[in-house]
Amino acid sequence: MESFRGTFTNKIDAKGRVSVPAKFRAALTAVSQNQVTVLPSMNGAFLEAGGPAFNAQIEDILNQLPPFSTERDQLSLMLVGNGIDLPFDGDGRMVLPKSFLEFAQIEDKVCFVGMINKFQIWAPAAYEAFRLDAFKQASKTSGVLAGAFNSMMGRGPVVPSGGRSDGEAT
Amino acid sequence: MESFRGTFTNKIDAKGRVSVPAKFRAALTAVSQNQVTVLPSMNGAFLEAGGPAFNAQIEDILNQLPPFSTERDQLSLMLVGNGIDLPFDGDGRMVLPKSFLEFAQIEDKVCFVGMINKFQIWAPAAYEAFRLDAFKQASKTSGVLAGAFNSMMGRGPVVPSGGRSDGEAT
DNA sequence: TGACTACCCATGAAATACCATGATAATCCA
DNA sequence: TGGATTATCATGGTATTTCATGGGTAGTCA
Repeated sequence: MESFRGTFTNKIDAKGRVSVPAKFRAALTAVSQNQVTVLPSMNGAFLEAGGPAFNAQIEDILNQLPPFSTERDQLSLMLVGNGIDLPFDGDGRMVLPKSFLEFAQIEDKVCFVGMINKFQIWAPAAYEAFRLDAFKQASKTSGVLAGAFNSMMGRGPVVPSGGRSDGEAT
Repeated sequence: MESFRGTFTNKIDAKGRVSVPAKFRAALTAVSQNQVTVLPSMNGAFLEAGGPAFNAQIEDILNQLPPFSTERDQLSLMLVGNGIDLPFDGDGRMVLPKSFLEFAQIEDKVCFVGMINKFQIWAPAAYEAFRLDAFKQASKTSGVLAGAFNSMMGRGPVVPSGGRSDGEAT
């Protein structure tokens, strides 16, 4: 099963192309064609993406509902109708639809966040806010983790100034 | 097995022809002749469509009911008797019967909505209304489902800040 | 005959495949 | 270990193909 790990920020060029991080790409091509399934999240202004394993999960969920029921159709719309299979070219770039960019408020850069079986696609600013919020929540929950979070959070910006994408905080 | 994903809005020309979205067409031709099964929905003013896998699902449903029962005959009428196999031409266009267009209140444009094993055909305005409703309802439905959904999508607010007005294919 | 159908071709725009480059990271060898 | 070499990768630009749409024309069935 494909496994996505790490955070990568890449640039969108004039034609709307973005490089899928090489590690994610490798995980995808190992199990399927050169394509990735992307859909707007139901939990916020970001995108969810993944390969066959992710799609299988979606199908499993939908199969819990009766065929031809309105309930199933509505959830199908959210998880499938609103999604899209995006192929990436020989250089590993895909083009996100404009509607997706607007949905996630993405402008010139996108943040790929690995989550094992899937990955999320964020506007860098929104992701940074999400990270900070996660930090606050985690601090409340567990003061023990604060030190670890501090050392991680203080290790530099998520968005690189230029050049190639930065890998997971090293 | 054919897999339909995404939303595409195409135009009906003066002769009543509509292009079946290329991706859907590819999924269909991969497993069958150049044709698609279409039938009026039992849940609203739209059409259901699909290929062999879709037909097989209909048969399965009917086979769960006793042969020669009134129940089965009625459902057969709805799912099979009202349906039609539509061929598409070399350019991938089909002609929807007038009765279907009236049923779905389709005028000059149609919306194709992929749902894995089938796809739906809507009048764009009606689809937009259905989509808004799905935003509101889908989270409730997904909440009722077993942990599978939450473990995949996480939990949190459902209403996204962004939105889409049309399909990603323009 | 008249509407409808099945092919045929044309076209502009959009999507996609192909090629080039610079910069960084990894590797190799002394 | 350190410097040089190679490979990887994101990114920019160009060429080619796909695709939706419009129109024409000959066959077909009532």
